[in-house]
Amino acid sequence: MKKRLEYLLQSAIDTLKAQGDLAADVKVDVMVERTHEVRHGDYATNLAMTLAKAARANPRQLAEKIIGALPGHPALVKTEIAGPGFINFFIDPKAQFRSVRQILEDGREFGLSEAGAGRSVMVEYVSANPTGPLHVGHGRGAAYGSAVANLLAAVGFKVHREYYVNDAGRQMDILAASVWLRYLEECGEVLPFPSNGYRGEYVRDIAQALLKQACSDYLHPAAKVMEGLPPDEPQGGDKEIHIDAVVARAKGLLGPEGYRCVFDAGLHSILDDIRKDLGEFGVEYQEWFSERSLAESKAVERALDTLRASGHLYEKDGAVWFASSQLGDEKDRVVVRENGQTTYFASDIAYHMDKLDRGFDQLINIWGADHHGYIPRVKAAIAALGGDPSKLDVLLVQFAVLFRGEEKVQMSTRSGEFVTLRQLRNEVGKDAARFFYALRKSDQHMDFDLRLATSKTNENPVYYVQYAHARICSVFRQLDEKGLPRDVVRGLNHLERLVEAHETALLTTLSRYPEVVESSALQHAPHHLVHYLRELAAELHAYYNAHQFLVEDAGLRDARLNLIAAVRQVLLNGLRLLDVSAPESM
RNA sequence: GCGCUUGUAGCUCAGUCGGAUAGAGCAUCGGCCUUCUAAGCCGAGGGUCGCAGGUUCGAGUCCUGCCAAGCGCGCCA
Repeated sequence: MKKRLEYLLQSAIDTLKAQGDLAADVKVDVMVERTHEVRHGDYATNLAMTLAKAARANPRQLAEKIIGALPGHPALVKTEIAGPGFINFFIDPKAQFRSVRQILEDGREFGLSEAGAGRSVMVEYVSANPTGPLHVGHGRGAAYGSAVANLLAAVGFKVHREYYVNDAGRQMDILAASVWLRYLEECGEVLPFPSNGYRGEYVRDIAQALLKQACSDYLHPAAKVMEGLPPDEPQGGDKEIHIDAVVARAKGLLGPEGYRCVFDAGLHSILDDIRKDLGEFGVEYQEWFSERSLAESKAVERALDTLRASGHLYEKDGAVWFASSQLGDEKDRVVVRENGQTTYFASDIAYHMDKLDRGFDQLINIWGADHHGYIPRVKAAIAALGGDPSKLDVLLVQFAVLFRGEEKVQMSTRSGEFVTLRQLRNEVGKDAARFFYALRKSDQHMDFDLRLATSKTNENPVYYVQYAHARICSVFRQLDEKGLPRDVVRGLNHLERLVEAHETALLTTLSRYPEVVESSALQHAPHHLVHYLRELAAELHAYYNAHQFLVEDAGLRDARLNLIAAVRQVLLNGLRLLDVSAPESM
């Protein structure tokens, strides 16, 4: 209906232009929106006000001309000029019944659209370093990315979900060294653990598994391991220098093959865990893309060659730099270090070249907000590679600050003191976690109160929406228990009997659902959908309390049952996009 | 110091492309279970939209300055 009105208005504008009431070259952006108040009708446009200046006319007079030129439409029963020049549209209430019919007919398909027109979009999200289990910060990115991907798919985009596995680089080396040291401890060696190593209990688990599988293949005496290492921080040294030396020692003593085995033991174990964790959280990927493979396939080299050929690289201080500052970045960035190793950024350039080569129409990266400073250099890289930087949308997710009631929960990955996503799921369940994360605008700071999310009370918003669904299911169970028949067609034929205020409110809200899905998707804002679902649930609860559904009058009863069946369907469809379950009883 | 983000009710947050009297949940207070699930409903109170200017028919929304908070400013990832 909204689009229909926009079309009608556009045609009215064309008429005015033809009549000379409006200059032909005036650019017109027709906007129709839902009204906030019943007395303003169902839809409104500010068109007359926006055009008043160009038409050199009083907005209200212009509004009259627009209405005069407006083609008729059967569902449009009244137009009105209000306030400074709004045109309000009143829709025949019967037109709202169409939604119920449509919802019951379309079922799970209701709300899907073709706004994306089959354009392909890659959504890369979570992409946490496989150096330990996912924590609650990653959970927000997972819930958000997954919902955005679902929404985009629902409005007709071809969505490819991808996880970039940072299986290369210094942090992974530190993990490998940490695994090896714990392994040596399991073998009975006594040696100090680096202050900068990964201290989590999971590292011991990996070491134990490694010992079981490889026995003493990687055993070296502690004295040999520690010999000549620079001191660690507690001994007055530098923890970074120390840990790098430990890594080098591991590589030296184990040899390339042995080191790779220890390294992979850590990588595979953690990656499997992450994969399982996300799977249980309802987060799936089409591809897990390995950073290491970019180096191994020479893709990094090729990317750098491309940049060099187009004159975007230069050498300085023994390193190779990418002149990103010429393309909007703050400063130039190193891609090959003095020691000959490529940087993480070099891999990322290759990764984005690969994404471009795969031909996606649009790229979406979902990152932690602490990486925002990284955006200009990646866009610069895309431009330098000959791509279009506007194809890339980086959506930032703020880390949630965890609370237990009033108390802030401290977290640190290195020390192993953090709340994992798995712990969160075990405590509050997948549904509450998914819903809670989706509740807030993603780039906004968020207080995540574990006590609130764990509470099984009405403070917890997810139950409110689920309860609405369960209540409707319960009504249908009651219908069966009472042995009453249900006739969907009879209900459809009696829809015009739904005249109560609660009923017309629900009809309007139901008809909004496809618009909400579309705007949530295009704005990458699942929280709009969440708020809509809460509103729909609230109206259902109010209706439930105000009116009896299982009434004697079969026509009215069936009409009401059709209405709440439609509500149930929309709740289910919306919750599915968020990967939150819709229980039939609670 | 520079850059990015944020500042809305006691608390947590919505507010679409600048639109009509700024909303919701929680908390507080007062009501509603003989009736399809009270994990619910009905009602009440609660606001200098950080501050000050500007743009215009109209600003929580756009611009400038200031104040405050968070993050980022590696040959880490």
